[in-house]
This record gives sequence, C-alpha cells and structure tokens, in this order.
Amino acid sequence: MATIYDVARIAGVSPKTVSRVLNGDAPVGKATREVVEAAIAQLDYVPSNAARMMRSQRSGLIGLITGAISMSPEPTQPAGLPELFIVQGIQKSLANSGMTLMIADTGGVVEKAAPLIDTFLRHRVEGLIYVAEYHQKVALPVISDGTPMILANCFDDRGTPAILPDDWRGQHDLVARLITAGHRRIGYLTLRPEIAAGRLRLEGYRAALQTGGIAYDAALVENCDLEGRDGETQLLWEAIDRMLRLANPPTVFCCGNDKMALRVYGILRSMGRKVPTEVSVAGYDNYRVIAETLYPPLTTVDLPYTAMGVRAAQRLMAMISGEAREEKGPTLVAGPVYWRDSVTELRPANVSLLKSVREE
Amino acid sequence: MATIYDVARIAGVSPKTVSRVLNGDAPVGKATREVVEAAIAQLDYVPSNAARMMRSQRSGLIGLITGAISMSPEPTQPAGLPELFIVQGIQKSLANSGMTLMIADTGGVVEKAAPLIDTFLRHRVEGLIYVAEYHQKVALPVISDGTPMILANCFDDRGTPAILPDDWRGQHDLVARLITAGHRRIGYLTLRPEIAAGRLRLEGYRAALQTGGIAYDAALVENCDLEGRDGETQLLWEAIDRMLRLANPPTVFCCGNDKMALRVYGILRSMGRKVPTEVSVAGYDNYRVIAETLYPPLTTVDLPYTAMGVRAAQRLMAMISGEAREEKGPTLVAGPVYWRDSVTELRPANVSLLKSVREE
DNA sequence: TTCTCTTATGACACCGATGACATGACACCG
DNA sequence: CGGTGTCATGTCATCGGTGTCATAAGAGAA
Repeated sequence: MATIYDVARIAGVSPKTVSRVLNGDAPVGKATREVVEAAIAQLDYVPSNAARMMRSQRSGLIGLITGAISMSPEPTQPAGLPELFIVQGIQKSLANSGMTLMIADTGGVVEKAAPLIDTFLRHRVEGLIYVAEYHQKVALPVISDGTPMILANCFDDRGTPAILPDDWRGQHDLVARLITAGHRRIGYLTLRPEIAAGRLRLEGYRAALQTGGIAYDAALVENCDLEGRDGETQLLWEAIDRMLRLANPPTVFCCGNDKMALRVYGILRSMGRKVPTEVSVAGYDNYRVIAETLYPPLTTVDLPYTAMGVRAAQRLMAMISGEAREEKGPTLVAGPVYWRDSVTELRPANVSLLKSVREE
Repeated sequence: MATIYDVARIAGVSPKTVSRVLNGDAPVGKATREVVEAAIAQLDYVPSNAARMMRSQRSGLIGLITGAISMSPEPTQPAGLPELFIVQGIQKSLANSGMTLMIADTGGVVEKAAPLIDTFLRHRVEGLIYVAEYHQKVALPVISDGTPMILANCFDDRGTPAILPDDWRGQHDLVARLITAGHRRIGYLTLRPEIAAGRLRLEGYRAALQTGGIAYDAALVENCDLEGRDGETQLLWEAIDRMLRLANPPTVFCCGNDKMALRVYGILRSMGRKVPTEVSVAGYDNYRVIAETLYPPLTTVDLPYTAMGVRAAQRLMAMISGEAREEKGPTLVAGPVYWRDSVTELRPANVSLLKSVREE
C-alpha cells in the first residue's frame, strides 16, 4: 500500500506538500498540485486514517450500537424491523457533517453492547448512539471517559440524554381524532403494561377520553399482548367477541400496534363483521408494510422513527461541539395520525382533515 | 485520554510491558501484571486502535456496505427489509473471527457506495462486502488495491465473488412440492421479468412443470408486478379473475413474493373464495411478518438470507487468509420450502413432509 | 534600493502503540 | 563452576501522516 512518502518521491516534493494538496489547508502552486495529483492517481494512493488520526487526535467517527439489525430470529417481537428508520434518520442527518457513522450490532444480545462500546472507544469515536428496538429502559455500562453518548428509543436512570417517541401524545391524538369523527365507544386492545409503550399509550387514550368528556369504561380495554407467545389470536378473538356482545358495543377498536390490527382484521372478517362499515379499526406504528397493504388501508399513528433519528444525531452533534448543554431531559418526538379508510366517520361532518404536520 | 505511557509511569514499568499485559504476547510476572492492571483501571485507559494499527499494519476491520438500512422511504420496494438478515448472518459468522464489522449505509443511493468504499480503504479494512437489497446486477467502482471484496445478493460482470439466492431452485422446489400435493393447474402471478428473481423463478416454475409432466400454459402466467406503482391490486384482481374463469382454472396461485400473496388473500376473500379450501395460495421469500401472521399461514419458499450472509463472511475470510482461491463463480444458496396451511393437499396421500433441510 | 509581507515549500518532531533486539536474573546441566 | 536456556523486562526505532516553524522567492511599500 502506497504511503504519502511514495507519492512525495514520485512527485518530487516533500510529504508535507502532498498533505497540503490532500487537505487543502494551505496554498499550493498550481503546477505542484497537478504533479502531486498525478502521482496520487498513479499509485492509487489512499491516505491512512490511522496515521492521520494519531496526529490530529480527531477520528471523525460516530459509533452507533443497535440490536435492530440482528433482531431476534423469532417473529415474536412486537415491533418488527422499522426501528431501522431511526438509524436511517441518523445517517441522513450525519451525512453532511463530515462524520463517518460506524454501525455495530449486538446481535440482539444486550450484553454485547459493552464490548462494542469498548471497540468504539478504541477507535476513539467522538460520539456514541445506542438505538433500542422498542421504547424501553436500558442499563448500559458507564462511559468513563468523556465521550458523549445519546440514547434513542430508550432511556436509563442516569439521565443520559435520550430521544423518545411521544407515545402518550400519539395515542391521545388518535383517540381525539376518533372522537372528532363521532366515535364514543372506543375499544382498546392494548399492549402489555410491562412495556413503556403499553403504559403511555393507555394513558394517552384515557386523557383523550377525558378531554372529550367520555367516561372511561374498563369493559372496553383489554391487554391482548402475550409477548409473541401463542394464543394471542385466541385472546384477541375472545376480547373482541366479549366487547361486541356488550349492550353498548364499541364502534371502533384501537389496537396496540399495526400487527395486532392485522390480526384483528382477520378476526373481524371471520366473525362476519365488515371493516370499516360495521366496525372500525385503528392501529399504532404506521408500519407501512401492513398499514398500506391492508384492505382497507389502516388508520394509525406514525411512530416517528426517522425524525427521532434526526433528532438524536442533532443532539449528539451539539454535545460534541460542546455547545448547547442546556437541554436536559429526554427529547420527546410525536408523530402524526395517518387517517386512512379503516375508520368510518360516524358524523359525516366536514371535519378538517387534521393531517397533523408535526414532525415531517 | 490516557496513553500507554501514562499507564507505564503509574505502574512503574516500561510501556512495552504494559503492551505485553494488554496483548498477552509474552510472559509477564504476576506481580507486574497486577500493578499494570490496577493502573489501567485507575486511569480508565483504553488503547488506541489507530496507533496499534499503524505499527501492526492490521486493522481487524471488515467493511460492509449496504442500502438495506436506509431503504427508500417509499414502501414501493418489492422486498421490504428482510435482506437485513444477510447482515445478520455476516455478523454472526464474523463474531468469532476477531474481526470488527463496520457497517455503512448508502442511504439507498448507489452512487454513495464509491465514497464509502474510499472511507473504508482509508481505514485499511481487510475485506469488503457489498449487500444489495434484492437480487440484482451492480457495477461498483474497481478496488485498485488488493483488498478482497465480495458481493452478497448481487453480482457484476467482472466476476467479483458473489453470494446469490438460488431463485431457480427455490421456485422449482415449491412447484414440485405443489405437484406432489396433487396440484396440476398452477397459476403464477410473477414478478416483473426485469429483475433477476422474476426471470429465474419463472424458469424454475417451468422446469418443475416439465419434470412433473405438465404442459406449460401461458394462460396461467401473468406479470402482476408494477414495481410498486399504483394499480397492482387492480392488475392482480383482473389476472386472478381471468384465470378463475378458465374452463380449467388453477387450483393454486403461486405469487411472486409474500407481499403479493398478502394482496391475493384479500382479493380472493373479496371474491368470496375461501383459502385454502377453494383455492390455494403460495408465496416466496418466507417474509415471516406476513407469512406467519396471515390466516391461514402462508406456504412459501425461504429466501435464505441468513445463510447467504454466513456464506459471504466465510468466503471473505477465506479470501483474506489467502487460502481457498479455488472457488470461482457465484455461490448459490437455496432455501427450503415452508409448507403451511395456505395450500390444500389435493391428493391426501401420505406425502412425506419434505421439510427440505437444505441450509439451516 | 531596502524593507516588509505574502506565497510556496521544506525540515523536523511527534502522535501512541509495537516489533526487533538487548539485557539481567535465575535455573539447570554436565 | 562455566555454559546454556528461559523468563521478565527494558531500549529504541518505526508505522504514516500532520502541526510548528523555518526559509526562499517574489511583490509591493517606504
């Protein structure tokens, strides 16, 4: 592999001059520059980042750790793969910053995060991002040196800067929109309360009901999330059947996420109920493979992963450049409601389309 | 950031001794080792990979370039995200090799591959892998220096080592299995012939028919792939409707992929046809979010992405270690047929379950 | 004409590890 | 008791760039 010395020799100049040509950090004569560039091309010279880095003490690297790529091989996971959009957002946002993003994957094993962080520190990354598969609490090893770190889609109890989806607001906005559409009996097939999304979305649901002046009815809310274990369809079937038999049955089912909505479509059809003419369905996540492919297309709330990624990158860059230490708590990012055909407008009022333009 | 000299000073030994403790490449006295380790812990010392690399001329890095992470934001893509399993396979396979995998993403823009390759070469990666989103031909810039490179899920016309899915065999095996199950009239809603998978799978279909002694009937084959543009459902509806009106209609529809099968389920139900009692459906890809969630679960062919990733990593490691230059052409990897409930066994013979154990 | 002031370039040390080689202290052997 | 081998450790140069400073050649000002 050719070095800068080889180039200098071929071009008949000093290595430092070659360095100047490469970095453009000092004026170089036109003729000299051309000779040097010719030599570089001739030798297929590629500068060594390692050497450059030693002297300049700047790696230009950002380390990203995620389990998103090697998601568990079981399809049991609640989310699926769309959390990759977080990575995509980070990528996009970092593209113009001159930083190179190094991505490493835990293979779904959280314990592997520690050695990966270590590897990154050996490479002297200037910042670290940890991306979780779904909204959760994590406990990563402490970064003893000063390398800034940011958490995306997760948080810890050490107050590490975090970027989180605003699950409360999302569910709230969806339910508020349903109420605007004239729905009063809103069934909710929830995610399990052990996960953050399950709790926050339920609270958002309740808050929206309250604002809408609708009493909370426990008969309309049921946890149908078995963490991917068998029997979920059964559970859903029973819950839906029970709710539909109520004296005052729901006109719409909110589902914990889009995948659950997919199941609910099938169940309702098997029961002979037409969506959305007889009963409406709404999801959460805006998992497009499902939401847009289903017939009718699914009304759902966007999980603003891309926007979260962008925010994460921005906040990290701010931390690296030392400015803006002011921001303290987690950054909440809300996504818009996507209003599609799976929900009937009960009161065909001229409801303004409300296509929330928050985060786009 | 502490250096090896700091550690040496605190521990009262030479830097070289610290180096030996770190690398275990020469015997070190027990007492000395403990003093050094204490100093390392005390200073939170993390060795610099850049410095190590300069001297040893080995980076221990493998560069992986993909567009898989930042897939186009449109949901128009044929595959979706499961090609990430290739990355997962590579990861898994590389985990024990002592190599660190650096992943970079093109953001879906193929032109970005060149600068990313350059970045990797600056980091002196010891090998490069390019992973494509779907089986296709690519034209990457030539790597002028000797860094080995491998293509996964794609190929070029320079004979760069490639790992490819055996689309021909997959479709062939599926159709052969359908024939075994008693199906004689096999409809095929194909992917567009512009893409490799579209061509190869169709050939596999024809080959299996021929082996089964069934004449190819052009009325049973139709391209229903509009590259994600609107009107696909319409096209599918018409094709299915036309085929079902034939004097001798198909008993099963093979779909270009699982996503198409998802649509076909909806269409058949809207037509009032029951799956699988009245008509069977089969997919391709084993896109589990769809195949296992659909009701009834979808019979399909596994796109062996994980296995392909493993193979890619293995072949690359062989190239790096210099051995095994013998393998020349592309490595084809076939996936098993997943037989689920969406296909009826017409002849309820005691067909051996045939769960092909190829690649697992 | 002589003195700044740029512009263009080179000389040289240094970043933080490690490879090659040297050295000192023992242990064991005959 | 000298010779030889092994263990434990140190010295020093080096990897490939770049920061700092010096220097030479002209351009323009006094």
